[in-house]
Amino acid sequence: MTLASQLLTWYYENARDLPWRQNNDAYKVWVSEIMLQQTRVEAVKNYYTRWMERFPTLDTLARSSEQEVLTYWQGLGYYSRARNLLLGVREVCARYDGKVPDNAAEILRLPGVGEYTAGAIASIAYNRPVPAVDGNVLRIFSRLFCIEDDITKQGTKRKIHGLIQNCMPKEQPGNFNQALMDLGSAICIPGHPRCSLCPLTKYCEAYAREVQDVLPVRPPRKQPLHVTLASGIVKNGESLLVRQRPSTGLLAKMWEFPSIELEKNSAPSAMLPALIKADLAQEIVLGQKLFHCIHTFSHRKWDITFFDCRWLDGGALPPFARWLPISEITSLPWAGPHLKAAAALFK
DNA sequence: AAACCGGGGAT
DNA sequence: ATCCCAGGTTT
Repeated sequence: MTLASQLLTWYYENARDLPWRQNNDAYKVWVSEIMLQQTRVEAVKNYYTRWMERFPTLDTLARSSEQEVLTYWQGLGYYSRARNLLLGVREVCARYDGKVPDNAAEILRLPGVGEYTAGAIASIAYNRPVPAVDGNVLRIFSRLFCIEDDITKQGTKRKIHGLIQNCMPKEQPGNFNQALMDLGSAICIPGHPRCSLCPLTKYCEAYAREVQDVLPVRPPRKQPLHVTLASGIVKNGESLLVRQRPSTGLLAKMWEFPSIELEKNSAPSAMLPALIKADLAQEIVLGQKLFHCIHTFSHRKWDITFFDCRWLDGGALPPFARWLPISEITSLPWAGPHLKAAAALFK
């Protein structure tokens, strides 16, 4: 009995029933793999189903607008994933006649596709025997071979990639890779793995040495930078003043209420009207606080307060801003904290 | 190699 | 309060 056959036997009995496992269509595998990057299965399920109802084929997606695509990604995070996926399917239409290339090397060249995703698509959709090294796989193999190197280092990933090539079956490479995901999700979990349920304990060096709880090794994360912001809710009739964020950087191209980062100890009372006047050519008077929230990103923590603003007068808006009817709030892709405020204030 | 890029569920 | 998730791109 090999490690692979042991794992596959376990998988036949324990594979999760997931929406993107109904077939191995390359477009569907692609979408699911991009959505799943740094994102939990439970969070992806509903997004994936809604996505496939709206963009059922690669061609449908390729002909859709970036703004609509971002709206369907709203809330999933890492929005460059959606923009790159759109660029990717358009490239497949232009260069590959609308058919996803059937090998990892060509898939790897598509925007938003790295080593892991190329391996996942090639193995699951096209039965190519290539590894797909994600966080689950790094964790499982660091334990199987008792690897104490920092798993975030490139060299460690290369080492594990090589180990997988040695135990990867020629048949069912897609099931093998997906079995590792399910094992990592249900059994070989971070912290205290459920070794009593694991089909691979007889191959596991960490289990033999009883060090599974301290593997894998990775450096501690840096704490997010704290930023204070003020934002203005400007209402003109039944419309709200909104603007689109720049095309690069945090929450690129997402929409928000006009806002500014505050210097330490500065009052928003003067800053916010001045900003709205300078950037958006609107005259407002600052009112009371309407909503406050703290929103933590991976590398930044926003402390943002939304102020009621009385609209007095104004000229034409710049192209990146508009008056948005309250009834159309959900038709735009929003910066997360601003959607929280909109939902609380205009429900 | 290190920094950037979101959001939330589990512990 | 901390961890970390079916990672990729940019600097």
